[in-house]
Amino acid sequence: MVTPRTLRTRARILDAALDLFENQGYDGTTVNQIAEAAGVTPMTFFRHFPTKDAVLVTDPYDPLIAEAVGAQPVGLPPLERTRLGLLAALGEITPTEDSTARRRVALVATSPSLRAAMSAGTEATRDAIVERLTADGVDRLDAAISASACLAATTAALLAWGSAPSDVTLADLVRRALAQLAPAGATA
Amino acid sequence: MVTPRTLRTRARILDAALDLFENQGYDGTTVNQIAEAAGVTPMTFFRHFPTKDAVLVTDPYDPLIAEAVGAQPVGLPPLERTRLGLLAALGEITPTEDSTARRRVALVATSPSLRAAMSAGTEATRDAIVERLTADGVDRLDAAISASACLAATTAALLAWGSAPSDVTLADLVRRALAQLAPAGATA
DNA sequence: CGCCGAATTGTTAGTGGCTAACATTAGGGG
DNA sequence: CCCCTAATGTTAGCCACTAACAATTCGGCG
Repeated sequence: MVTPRTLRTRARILDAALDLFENQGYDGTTVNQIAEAAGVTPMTFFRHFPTKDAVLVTDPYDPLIAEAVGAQPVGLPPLERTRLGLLAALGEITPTEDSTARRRVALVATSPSLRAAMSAGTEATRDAIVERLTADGVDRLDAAISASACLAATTAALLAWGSAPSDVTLADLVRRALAQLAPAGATA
Repeated sequence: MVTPRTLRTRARILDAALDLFENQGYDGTTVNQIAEAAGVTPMTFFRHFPTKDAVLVTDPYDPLIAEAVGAQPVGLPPLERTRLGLLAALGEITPTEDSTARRRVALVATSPSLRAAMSAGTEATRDAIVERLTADGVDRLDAAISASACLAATTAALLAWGSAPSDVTLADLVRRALAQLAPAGATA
């Protein structure tokens, strides 16, 4: 049941949080401050966001990515399958970019605790990929290695994007990152 | 000044912590419980370990690794330099393995919060590598991508080692992990 | 062997993230 | 426009972690 009221409150909290984070830093901002700025109780904050970092860190793309990886030719080595899968998924994700995406990424890059939260989120994506690969008979460790390496490269690109000139697109950086993992430095 | 007393207390806390973590899980154990089991005040715990997770997560190898990466031929692409550097460093690190290493790794693998702490530690290693590579003129983003990917693969191997049969060595797994990042699936 | 002083530990009080249980309010569908 | 339910508030509390100051212990020195 998604009532309009819920959406309004959530948006108020989110706005207040982004403002405060940008003005006084993530670690320098308390949940109480966010709640007060949003005209709300701290308790209400946690009803809308399970943790403080959830305001900035979300990734709902796991199934999409796992599917894209699975769609690559089964004969390829797992690293290559994962790499091509991520590149394919990129096309479907980037358009969805909402306007605050860059602000959020830039903020995540500033705080170790936030990057830790993001890396926790990435684990879920990695696990989704690993499940998909092992389903095709790939060894579990090999799958974990491939997925971890590709996602780490992608994450590096993502963080760089946060502070890149505004004409640089995320897709460009991710392509560049994954190109480095291509076999024998292929230009693909 | 490393007095014997300090070492004893530290060892008592460490033993108590490992026992409790293994018996009731990391997240199911409070610092107070550890302190009590070690016959010490919670405050004293934090004087010996800056955080709860510091009992399990440490990596003093950053300079060694960065140096090993720098020692690889400058002409190679950054990914390959990093990869070979890590393999070289592996030889000097593994012997140091103390007996609790495997227990610790196995514990880290069990808790998301611990893996997050480890990933924060890995960032320091990554930064050390990036500094070393950029010093040789490598583009910063390229360096970050290479270091992130190689370290992620290594971490995957490390975590797998925690629950691997006892005749499997860490070095074996890491070599296998980094082999996947080798150009054109070379056997080296 | 005992004493002195520095290093280690304890005490107290507090902050911030986060949760549980229960009471209260408010908004929108009928 | 009223009522019912979803949303919010209230209170109390746990846990990781920190600061400032007081109390100890212990090891090296005479």
